[in-house]
This record gives sequence, C-alpha cells and structure tokens, in this order.
Amino acid sequence: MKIEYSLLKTEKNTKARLGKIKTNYGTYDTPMFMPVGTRATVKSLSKEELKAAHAGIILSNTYHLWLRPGPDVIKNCGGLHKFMSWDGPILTDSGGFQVFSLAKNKEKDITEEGVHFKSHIDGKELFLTPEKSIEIQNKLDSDIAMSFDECPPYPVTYDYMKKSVERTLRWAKRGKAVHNNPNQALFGIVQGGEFQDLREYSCKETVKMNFDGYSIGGTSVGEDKPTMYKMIDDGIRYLPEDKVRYLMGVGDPIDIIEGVIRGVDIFDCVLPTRIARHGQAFTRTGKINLNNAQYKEDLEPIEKECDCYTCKNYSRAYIRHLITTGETLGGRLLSIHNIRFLIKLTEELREAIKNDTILEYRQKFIEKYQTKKEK
RNA sequence: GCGGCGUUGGUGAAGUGGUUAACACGCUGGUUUGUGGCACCAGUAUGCAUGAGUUCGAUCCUCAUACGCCGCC
Repeated sequence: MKIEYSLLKTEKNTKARLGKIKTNYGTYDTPMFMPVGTRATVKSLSKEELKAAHAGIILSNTYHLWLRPGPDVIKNCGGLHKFMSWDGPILTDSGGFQVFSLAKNKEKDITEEGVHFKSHIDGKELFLTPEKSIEIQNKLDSDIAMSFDECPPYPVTYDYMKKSVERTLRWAKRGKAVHNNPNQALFGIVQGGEFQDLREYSCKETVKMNFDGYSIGGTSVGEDKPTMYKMIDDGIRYLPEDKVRYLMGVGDPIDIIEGVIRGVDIFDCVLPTRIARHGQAFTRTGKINLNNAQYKEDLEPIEKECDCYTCKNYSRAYIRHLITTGETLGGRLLSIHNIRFLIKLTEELREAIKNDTILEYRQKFIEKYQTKKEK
C-alpha cells in the first residue's frame, strides 16, 4: 500500500495538527521529525540507536544513491530497506537540491528537459531529469518519493521565480506520469519563494495533480525568519486537510515549532547530525558548543533531564575531549542526543496539540531557549 | 679556554633599517536548516634573549653579556 494519513485533531487556537501516518512498516504519529540519512545511513548511527531515539521515517537521497552504489545494486540487494537493514519507513529526496548546487552555469545547465551537472566524485558529466529521478526512486523502493523540483536560491526576481514555478509544475507532471511503484507514495512540492501569488498558484496547481502528500519547498535558503514563516503560511492554506504536509529541510527547534503551529506535519533536517559533528548540542536553554573551554571538567551530562543514551552515560567533559581530539565517538554521541532532542520536541508538541496548549508551549520553549542569547 | 653558528608568540617557524612582524599548528569564540566537499569565519607577539651604541628611525647594523649547539686544544 501507499501511505495513509489521517487527521486526528486540529489544535484549538492554531492550525497545528495531530495526525497519523500509516505505512507498510507501522503507524507513526505526527508532527514528526525525520533524521536525514543521505547515503543510506544516518551518519554514524546504527538502526538500534535510531530506534532508541524513537525515529520514525528516515530520509535518504536519490542523487547520492544514484552515484553510489547505484540503483540497480540496491534493487538487486532487495531494495533500500533490506540493503541498509532499516525496518521502518524511508523517504527519498529527489536529488534536485544536490544537482542544483552542482550545476555550475545555472542559466545554461538548467533546461526544460532536466539539469546538467558534474559528479562530485569524478567530475563526470551527468544529466538528471524528472523521469530519471522517479525511476531511480522506484528502484530504491523507498516508501515516499519526492517529485523532482527546482529549488531556487534566495532571492531571485519575480520573473525568474514565475518561470521556475511553472517548470517545476511541468516536471511534477512528468515525474508522476512515469511513477510506477505501487508500494511507494509520491509527494508534490510547492514552490514560489516569497511571492504570495506564486505560492498560491504553485500550490493549487500541484494539488490538482493529486499527490499522496505535499511538501513546502524553497524555504531555509537564506531568507529571514518572518519571510520563511510567511512562505509556509502562503502555501499551506491551499493544501488539502487529509494529506501530509512536509516542510523540507527545516530543523531548527524554533522553526519546527513555528512550522507545526502553521499546520506542518513532518520535517527533516541535517542540522542535528551536522552540528553534532562540529561539536554542538541542542539544549533547552539553547545550543551549546562542546568545544568551549568551560566544559573541560564539566561532569554533568549535556542535559540532566534528557532521556537519550548519551545523556544517560557520558559527561560534557568526556564529549568535549572526544570532540577536541577529533575522535569519531564524539560526533556520534552528539548526533544521538541532537536527534533525540528534536524527536522529543515533536512528542511534546503532539501533547500540546492534544491539550490545546501549543501557544503556551511555544512561549515557554522560546523563552527558555533564548535565555543564553540575551545575556 | 679559543673559534664558528644560533637565540622571533603556547609550538614549528618566515622576514625587513622606516606606517598594522608572513604562514602553519595550537588556543579562544562563532557559523551550519530538502548534507557533493565534512568544513567555514573571526580573534590570538605594543613585540623579535638582555644591556649599551650607530642612526632622524633598529627585531634587522656594531659591541658586550647570558644561554644553546658544533669544532679545536
């Protein structure tokens, strides 16, 4: 089957939604945060560690798996789940985001047919099209495939964005036409940048194609926060109630809360694992940097009240030592904590939606989270 | 004892008679939002062994002293 979304309730004072996603691997509550595992691995974490962090859906990336090991290898190994030994749902990104950053000459390389770019591995000339992206995702056998879209940088002119939105709609249609994996859902992506009418247009036209879920794309590409939140508002109001809404690439704790309040169901982001590898951890009182000298002999866990494996077993002093000496365990332990932090955040948001207290929750969370910054 | 060479920041070091002493590491902060690149950005010697001299001006020239390395008796 494809995934099924059911809306359980909408919070009294906001658009925040409590829902369930039924997949072939079980049923999961939303709002949800999805850890990113670009190359068929959430960097440095085992599946047991992901399960212990209460991970539901995880991500993988079409571009990376296309290049290595190749979709046929994965298909011959029984599909992505079996290959990576993950018995939970997987969402694959279309590869568009990567390919656009690799396309050198935007005007020449991005054509109606697809995108020309060079492999980051050997510099080989490659060409990715909407059809190709969907075919690869079909072979990977993920549970949710994403349409191949253009994610323009910020800012671009209205004219450029208009053309881009129209092309993305044509690409969505082309991808949908070749999609033929009956076990795989296919999501459409709303674009339009910060232009309200283009968001509306992109949204309405994408919904007409009747996808299994919808994503808000083109955010967190350099715009300021109010603009980003407006982009969400401008698109989401035209999305159907009975389908999943996915805000792509967003993982700052405050942005997740703001997204949920605006009606977003699922999020993904590299932030928890990337900042972990650079020595930083999310905490209730803001982000901390374990490289800082103040943690040299700090025997406390990252957060006393956190229920993650890292906080139950290791001190800040030890993690700081691992990070400053470049030991890989440091990034691993921080990744475990950061992923659990964001998942726990969504668990609390679900509770707040149940109790219709999400506005209070936001206020308290932000107040505490920003205490350090204001000093 | 005599002669030669050397002495620059936490470390390895570059360098010049004249406004801010290169670079690297380390250290101290910061950044990171559909992860090509596992990194990027910023700060970090009011001082060039010590003392005296030459000079308009010395870390750079001269002399002495101290310390270190090498050679000779």
